[in-house]
Amino acid sequence: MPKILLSLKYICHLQHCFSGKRKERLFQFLYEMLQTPDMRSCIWWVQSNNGTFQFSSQNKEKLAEMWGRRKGNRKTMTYQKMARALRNYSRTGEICKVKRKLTYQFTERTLRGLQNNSGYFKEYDTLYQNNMVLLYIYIYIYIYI
DNA sequence: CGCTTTGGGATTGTCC
DNA sequence: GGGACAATCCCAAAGC
Repeated sequence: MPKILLSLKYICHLQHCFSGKRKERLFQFLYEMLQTPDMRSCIWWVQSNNGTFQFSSQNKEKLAEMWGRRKGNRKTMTYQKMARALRNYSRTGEICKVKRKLTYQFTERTLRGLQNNSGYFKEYDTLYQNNMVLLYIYIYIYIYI
């Protein structure tokens, strides 16, 4: 029954991608830190409604180190390297730089995605569930028919 | 001038 | 093993 095997592989892929095991992205980490009161000495909203935020000149390195530890990096993360990743985001459209010093802005699209749920890929959850149903139907057919 | 901030090419790591 | 992608490393320029 190759169709069942195909479905299994597809389901595993979906599960890996969308049900919590996906690797955390930098902009997700930053958004999480922005919701954390303890981090207000490192990073804060300039205007939370349009997604602009700012790093502390004093404590930005602390935040960067936390990011590096979260990723399990061998070398310690620095703000300079973290900011390079933010500059990559302006190419791909997740975050862009604003003129003000040490401040950036989440894209409208990114902000919407982050606000919908803490896992960012909510729209895929129903897709995942639908395909689980499909898988169960396949299994039922395979076993009982 | 010296330090901080910003910019970008090159490379690495991870996932299929 | 190789291609796609995000992140990391490193150096240089701009700003103040």
